[in-house]
Amino acid sequence: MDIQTRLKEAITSATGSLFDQPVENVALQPTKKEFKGLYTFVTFPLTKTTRKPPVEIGQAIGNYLKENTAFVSDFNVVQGFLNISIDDGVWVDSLNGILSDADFGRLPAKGQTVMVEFSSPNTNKPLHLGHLRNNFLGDSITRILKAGGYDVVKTCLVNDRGIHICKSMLAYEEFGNGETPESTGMKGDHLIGKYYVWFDRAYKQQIEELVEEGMSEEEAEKKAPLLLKVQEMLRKWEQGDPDTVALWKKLNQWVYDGFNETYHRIGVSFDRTYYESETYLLGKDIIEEGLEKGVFFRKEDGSVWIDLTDDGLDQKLVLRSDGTSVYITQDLGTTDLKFRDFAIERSIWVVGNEQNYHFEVLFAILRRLGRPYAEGLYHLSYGMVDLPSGKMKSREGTVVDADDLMEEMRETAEARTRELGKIDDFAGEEARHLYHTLAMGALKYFLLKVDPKKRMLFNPQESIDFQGHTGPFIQYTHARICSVLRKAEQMGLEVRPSLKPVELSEIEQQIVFLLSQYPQRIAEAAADFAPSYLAQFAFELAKAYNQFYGELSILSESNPDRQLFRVALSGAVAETICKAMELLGIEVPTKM
RNA sequence: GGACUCGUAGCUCAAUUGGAUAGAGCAUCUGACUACGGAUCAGAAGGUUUGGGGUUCGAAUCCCUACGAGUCCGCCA
Repeated sequence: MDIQTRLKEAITSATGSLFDQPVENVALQPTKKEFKGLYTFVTFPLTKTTRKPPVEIGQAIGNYLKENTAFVSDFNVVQGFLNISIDDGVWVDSLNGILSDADFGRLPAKGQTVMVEFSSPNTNKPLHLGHLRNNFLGDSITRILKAGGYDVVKTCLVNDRGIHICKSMLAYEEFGNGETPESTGMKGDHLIGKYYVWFDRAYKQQIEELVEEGMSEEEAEKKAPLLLKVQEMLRKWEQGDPDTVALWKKLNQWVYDGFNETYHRIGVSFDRTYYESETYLLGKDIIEEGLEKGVFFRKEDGSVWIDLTDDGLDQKLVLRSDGTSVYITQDLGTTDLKFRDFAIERSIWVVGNEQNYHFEVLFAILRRLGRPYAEGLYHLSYGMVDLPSGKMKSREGTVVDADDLMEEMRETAEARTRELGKIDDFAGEEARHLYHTLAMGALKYFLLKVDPKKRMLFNPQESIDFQGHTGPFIQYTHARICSVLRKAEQMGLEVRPSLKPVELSEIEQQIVFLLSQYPQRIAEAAADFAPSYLAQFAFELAKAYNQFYGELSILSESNPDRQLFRVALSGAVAETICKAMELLGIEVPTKM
C-alpha cells in the first residue's frame, strides 16, 4: 500500500479515536513549499463537529499519528493546517517499490472498453494547426485511458463527401489541366486544397459580378453558375454517376496519401476508420423509431422534429421535408453503428467546442430514445487555437499549415542542436531522427500543456523555444540523466530495488513524493480527459530533478548507500519521465 | 433576441475542484567553484485574480450585477 493511502487510513482512525467521529474520505494536499512537511491535512472542517479550535485538532491528530504510526516522523500545525513529515526510511522503501514495478503507473484493468473518435478530417484541404491540437489530444487521451486500465478503440470518421468535396472536384475539372501530385511535386492534400481555394475565389468573383448587374447579394449567392454546377455534381455523385465517382475516388486517394504521410509523421494511427460516404444514409430508421415512440413529431410539410425545450434546448430538425437526412441524423445512425461494431461501454468524441450545442442535442435525443449506452457518451470539447494576429480563418488564408509548421520546427531543432554540438558522433539517420523527436516534442508539448477546454494562443516564436516550460526541456533532463546512468554503469553502480535506509535531503524526499503521485495523476487525467495534467507532472518532475542535480553530487558522493540511492533515484526519474511523456505521444532521447 | 464559455504578473499558462503569504515559464536584472551534460541551476523584480456587491471560519474558484472577449442557436456539415 502506498504512503498516502496509509496516511489517510491513519487519519481516519485518529479522528475516530480522538473525536469519536472518523473522517471517511480524508483529503490530503501537498504541503506548500514554504512549510515543512509533504502532506497537509486541513482541520477547519472538523471545528464544527468537534467544537474545538483548528490548532488544537491539528495538534491532537499530529500527536496521535506520531505515536501510533511508524511512518510519520514529524508534524507541525499552522492555523488549521496540519503539515506531516514522513520518515526517510519510508521514502526509501517507496522508491524500492517503484523500481521493482516495471509497470509502475499502469492502473489495474477496469474491464471496460472506450471508443475515442478524433482527427476526423475533411478531404478537401490539408491539416492545419487546429487539427494538430485535435490529433494530439485524441492520441494522448487514448494512451492515458489505456494506462488508466481501459481498453481503447481509436476511430476516425472521414468527412469524404458533400458539397465542399465537390467544390475541389469541380475546380479541378475546370482549371486542373490534368495535374497530379507527381506532375506538380505537391502532396496530394495540398494539391486538392489549392483547388478548394480556387473554387472559393472564383465563386466570390461570380457573386460580385452578379451584384454589379443589379442582383441582390443573397440571390447572387444562390444563383452563381459555379454553385449550380457544384450542386449538380453532388446530385450526380449521389446517383452514382460513374465519371463523377471515378473523379471523386481519384482525388480522395491523393488526399489520403497526403494525410497518411502526415499521420505517420505525427505518430497517429487508428484502429478503425469510418467514411461518411458509407455512413451518411444511416439514421433514417431511427427517425421511424422515434416517431413510433413519440419522441419525434412530424410537421405538416413532412419534416421531422424533436422538442428539447424541457432540456433547456430548442426544437431541432432531424429530417428534412424532402426526406433527406441532416448532420445529426447521420450522427444518430453512426453512434448506433459504433456500438454495434464494437463491444464498448463508452464513446468519446474529440471535437472543437463550436459543436457543444450539437452534442448536447445528440446526447439528449439518444437519452430520450432510451439507448442503454446514452450515459456513456462524452464530448471532449476543446478550445480553438488563436494566433497573435487573431483567429485562424481558412477563407482568409491565415491558417497555419500543419506540414509547414512541422518542417519549421524540424529546422529549428536541427539548427539549435548543431549550434550546441553535442551529438557530433551521430550518424546521419540518427541525427535526423533526433531532430524529428525534438521538433515533435516541442510542438506536441506546446499544444498539450494547456487545459484542453480552454482556447489557447499559438505564438510561433514561443513554440520554437526549447528552454523553460517546454518539451525539449523535459527531453533534455531525460538525456542528462541517461548520461549519468551510463557513467554509473561504467563505475559498476546499478539501479536496483534493494536500497538501504539513508538520510534524505528535502529535494530527495520531494522527488520520491512526486514519483509516488504518478499513478494518481494518471487516474485524474483519465477521469478528466486532460493530458495537460501529465504535461504539468512531467515538467514538475524534470524541474525537481534538475534542482537535485544542481544541489547534490551523485557519482562522487562518498557514502556508498547514499550514492546508490541517488543513482537509483535518477533511474526512476528517467523511467517515469519517459512513461509520462509517452502518454503525451512524445519520445524522449537518451542523448541530445 | 436566446443559450453557453472565458477574463489571473508586461506576455503564455498553473492553482490538487472552497484552503495557508495566488504559483511556473518567457521577457528584464544579478550570480553559479577546473565537479556527474550550462537546452541547466540559484536569486531579484513583477498581482486590488476585469470592476462592484453577496454567501462563510476561508473565494481566483460558488451566487448576483456591470464591462470586455468568444462560440452556438441553418431544411449547412
